[in-house]
Amino acid sequence: MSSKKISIKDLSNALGVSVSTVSKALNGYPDVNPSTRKKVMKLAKELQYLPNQQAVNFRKKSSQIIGLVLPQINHFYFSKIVESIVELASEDNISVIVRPTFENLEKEKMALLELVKLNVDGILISLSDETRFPDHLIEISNLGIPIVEFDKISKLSPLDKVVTSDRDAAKKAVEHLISRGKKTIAHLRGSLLSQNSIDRFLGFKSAITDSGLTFEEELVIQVLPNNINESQRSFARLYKKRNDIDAVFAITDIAAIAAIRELKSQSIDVPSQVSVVGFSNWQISSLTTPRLTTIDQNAFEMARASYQKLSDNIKTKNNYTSREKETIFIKTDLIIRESS
Amino acid sequence: MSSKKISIKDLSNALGVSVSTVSKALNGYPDVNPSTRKKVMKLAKELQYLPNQQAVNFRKKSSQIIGLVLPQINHFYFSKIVESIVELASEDNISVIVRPTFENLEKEKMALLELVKLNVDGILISLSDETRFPDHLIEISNLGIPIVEFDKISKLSPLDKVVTSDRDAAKKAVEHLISRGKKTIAHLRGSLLSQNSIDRFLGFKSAITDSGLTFEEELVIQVLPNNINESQRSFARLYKKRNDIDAVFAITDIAAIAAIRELKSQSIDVPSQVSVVGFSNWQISSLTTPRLTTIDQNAFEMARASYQKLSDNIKTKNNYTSREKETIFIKTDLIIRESS
DNA sequence: TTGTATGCGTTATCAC
DNA sequence: GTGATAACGCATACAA
Repeated sequence: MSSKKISIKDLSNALGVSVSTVSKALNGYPDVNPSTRKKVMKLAKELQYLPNQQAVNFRKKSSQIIGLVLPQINHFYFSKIVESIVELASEDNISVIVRPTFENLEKEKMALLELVKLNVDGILISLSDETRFPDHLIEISNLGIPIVEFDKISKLSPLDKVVTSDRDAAKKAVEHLISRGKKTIAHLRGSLLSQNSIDRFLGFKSAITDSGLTFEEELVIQVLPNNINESQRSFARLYKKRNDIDAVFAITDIAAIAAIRELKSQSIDVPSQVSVVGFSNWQISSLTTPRLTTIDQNAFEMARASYQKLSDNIKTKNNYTSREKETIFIKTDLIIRESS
Repeated sequence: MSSKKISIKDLSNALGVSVSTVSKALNGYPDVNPSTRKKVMKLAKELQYLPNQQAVNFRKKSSQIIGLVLPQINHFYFSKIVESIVELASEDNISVIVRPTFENLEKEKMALLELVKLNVDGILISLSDETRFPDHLIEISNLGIPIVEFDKISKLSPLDKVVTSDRDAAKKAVEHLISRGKKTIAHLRGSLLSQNSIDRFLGFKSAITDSGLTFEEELVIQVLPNNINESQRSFARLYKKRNDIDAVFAITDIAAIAAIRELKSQSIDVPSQVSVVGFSNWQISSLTTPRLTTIDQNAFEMARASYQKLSDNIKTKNNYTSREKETIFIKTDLIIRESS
């Protein structure tokens, strides 16, 4: 028993009123006779009329859709971002189309192109690792499509941005280690090109120097932030050279867990002998033994601010291109657990 | 310098050919003069013409969009499903609109309604815990919109389904424990109403009885599968009563980790004294100490099969309502690590 | 080979 | 208070 979809026209025919009157009645226009309106509403309900949103959007030259482009979805932080943005948008009756780039620039460009073709009302993007120059973003902005960068941004684009205050966060984490009496603090950092990695390193460095400790180049090593085995090996090498290390500040929770694993294997106690602090507050960090001290990046707030900014841009679209762009910083929280 | 979006009409005007010719040229129709086509393509490229997909879809009565409704996004398994489906769909130039329900029936209904209004070509859904009766799904199916249930399904609906072979998986896990010489195996199960929980319990039970061990009601307790503290407390109570337990099969990795944590706190060695097997193969399970033996649910394969089924249904939409519906089972893998 | 006309479902304008 | 008509951008049946 497949009921067919019914349109305004069907209502109009059935009631003997014009299409335009039905439309007006449905949309609460004032210039329609109360009794007519009642009739229309009644039949619409009976026949389970659902407006064809596709047609509405087309007519109104809006899509009520925003695009969300990011490196990954199967990722504790990003999946929280996706979930939050989708939920916030749904409150405004906006749909979200998500496109992962898998850190690939070509995929990023493709995704943006698809979104533009779909006439999305706006775009939220977190850049891939491969993205050095933001030309493709600027093009889109020039098309008059509001776009906001978040989390992984480019310093080279004149666009609105929302970022984690990585530098402050890292500084806070390291100051915490120092307050625990630690003096020889190692840092497991990420790529030399990643802005997050750079900022966390800078925060580390300034915490060290600001507190009167001496910054030692040797105590900073580069790891693959999401590869536990590689991180463990790298840390093992460092610790072999410098077993006077009494604390570790790692760029991610995974890298921190890698360090803990290595220390455990050498029967070094965490935190009494070596303290470890991670970054991100992934779910894992509360499930390890010892539970990990880390920085919470406040994914929801990142999502909220980004969506809010985009939403504002969409609402004031007329003068979007000319408006001053801003960068918003999201505050982090130091979550002190057992590893420090 | 905000370039405006250009349409077929603009090309038509600029070239002095009709709109339909331009359209035909662009879409590779054979009945258009090669030189005309060349002209059109050239200008389209120069002016960076992008077809308005919204208009195309409207005209073609298709949306090239599918809906994906599921309990959560910020979840290791589901986020992998989302990522996989989005990626598979993008290869077919299909966009995906994701809607989390947060295990809430009302949200689930709302999400479906929005998707229907948007004229999505099809819907993939994993039900909320609150969903007992699938009437709202059947309604949609009756509207002629292809819909496929996956992972969390209802046995009461006459629709296509893709599910994890939970029962087999659980049996496999428990047989593994038995093969390790374990004889007093506890099971931490979930809700009595959840189909996953029921099937995993049944698999547990049949492994026990099939191998000649005696099934003891007392060794099966209910936990909140994603609450580590509650799970730990519940297991602690059980273990106090029955410290002859030599193995645990838990409904989730979290519950398994809870058990391990409790055992560790009592200085019971895992796995020599008590073996533990989880379920899901979340990222955490390879990061704990000891690393967790668990069942991998093969999220990608679940996504692939679900998308494939939906895609087939969309392509053969004409006789969708009448076609025989099927249930597809996704095979799992036992990942043996250090905890067993 | 090209162009004209029509319509997809809806909203908005402007007569009546 | 109501309805005829045009338009959104595109694809297509049909006429030229």
